[in-house]
Amino acid sequence: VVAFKIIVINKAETTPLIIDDNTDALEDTRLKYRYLDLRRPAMQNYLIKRAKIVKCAHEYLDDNGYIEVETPILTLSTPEGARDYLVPSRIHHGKFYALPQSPQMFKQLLMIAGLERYYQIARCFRDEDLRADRQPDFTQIDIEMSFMDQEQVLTMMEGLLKYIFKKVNNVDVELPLRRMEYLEAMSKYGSDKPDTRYELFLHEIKPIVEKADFKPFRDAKYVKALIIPHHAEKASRKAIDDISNEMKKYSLPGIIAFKVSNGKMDGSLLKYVDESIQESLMKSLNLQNDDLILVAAGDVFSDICFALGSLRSRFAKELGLVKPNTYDLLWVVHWPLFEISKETGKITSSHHPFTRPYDEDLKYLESDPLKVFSQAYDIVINGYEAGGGSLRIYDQATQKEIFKILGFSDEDVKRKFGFFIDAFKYGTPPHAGIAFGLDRLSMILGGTDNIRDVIAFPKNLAASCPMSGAPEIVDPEQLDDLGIAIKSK
RNA sequence: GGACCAGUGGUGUAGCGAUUAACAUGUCUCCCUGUCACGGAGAAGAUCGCGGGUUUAAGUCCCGUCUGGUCCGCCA
Repeated sequence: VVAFKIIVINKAETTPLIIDDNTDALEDTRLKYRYLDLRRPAMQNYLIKRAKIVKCAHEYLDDNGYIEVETPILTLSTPEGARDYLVPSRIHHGKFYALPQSPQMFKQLLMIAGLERYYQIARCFRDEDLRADRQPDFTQIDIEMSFMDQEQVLTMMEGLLKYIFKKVNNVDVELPLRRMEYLEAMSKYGSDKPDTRYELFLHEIKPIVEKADFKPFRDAKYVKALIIPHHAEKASRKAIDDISNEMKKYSLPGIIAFKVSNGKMDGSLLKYVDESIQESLMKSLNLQNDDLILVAAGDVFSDICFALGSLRSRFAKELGLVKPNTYDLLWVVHWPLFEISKETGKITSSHHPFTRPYDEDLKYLESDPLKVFSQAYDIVINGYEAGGGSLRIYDQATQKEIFKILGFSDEDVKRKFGFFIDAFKYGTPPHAGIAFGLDRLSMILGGTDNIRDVIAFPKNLAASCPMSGAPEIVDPEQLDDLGIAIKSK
């Protein structure tokens, strides 16, 4: 190329960050100058992949007869679940819209309307604390369909995933995907979104150790062990103390650690454990020299599982057990319908109040609701919950009963869900649905563990936008219009 | 609401009790060059987030605070 003339189209100042794929600018700086950060090819690739995923969803769902429908952004506040973002109404003094946490009720109403197959690339909003994989303002590939049972839904949806993985990353996903029950995921992997790329399992050892004259073993309802192979030598006293300390997060007093050396168990607390018990532990856990055994004991099943589950993933990373460049997809199925809120002690839906219980469990609905399992399913990829859904309740009576169990008064139900319950009167087909987290799928396929990387203009952990400065105070006139006054804190 | 980690030139890091506060990159000037992450010579640029304390002496230790991140709670 021979240039005859050079014209400066626009002058550029020195950029506050280095525009290069290998930039190591702090995220804070990158977010402040996001428009410069997005000049980097690596960042553009995330957005390109994201767009491809959306395109695939359109293609696959269109081809299978799904109709894209938009549902309102200004909608009704829902009493359960995440905190709503509220939008004051100027016309209706003192009243508020809410931004949707999900188009849940609308998509079910579309089933009643007879659309049979719906989808939407849906913006959702939840006013809860943020995480590396959680933004307050996010996108779901939201799907609902009529006249399908769980197996048909899963088959249809894993077809979509296969299509996306092939088109976006040229990865062949083998179908059908594995189905794992919630209880297995929890007790074996210590997570309801197990990372199945590596083996390293939790073991229930309560039956083996309950005879030991050691209070945690004797009295705790659950005693679980995680074996870290060939790690006893490397685990210093300080490292164990650190782990123990971390267990407080899961409301456990600490961790009990044993080692194996010279073919025998070793550890200061073993004086409380008979040799015969030690031997049967050695045998049933198939312990080898230099193994590190971490034991958690307690009465709350989920605490014990999550505690050891966090150690499981931590050691897997540390020891390089995670297979690189693999995508492990599975369905987690058979979830409990309810759970007890730790904070309030009240019963809440584990999924949402529209989830259909298994027919054979309906008999426990009143007497022992925690025994009721639901026809819900999560898609888990490499330890991420990439989506979830359920078969829905489609008869008015069951839906009303669920609301009752959740503690909504008749008046609450009428005001918050009246329109929804009413609709059930007019003939509701059996229906089911799912929502895939577009942001999470983009992370997984893009190969990043930070959700902000795949969102053009994300919020930081404090839920503000370092670039625009949102949220901000507004003019007093705007507040006046809305009849709102700000109370000082 | 809680725990932990970090905050040093424009950018990213090192320094962890007494150094002219180091390095890389960027910026500016000059030299060289058929470019493609050239190369060479030189220059400017940080009082180490903020406040207080300990000490003869503090980026370096302690306390508080702010900001950012990771996690727990929370996320139907």
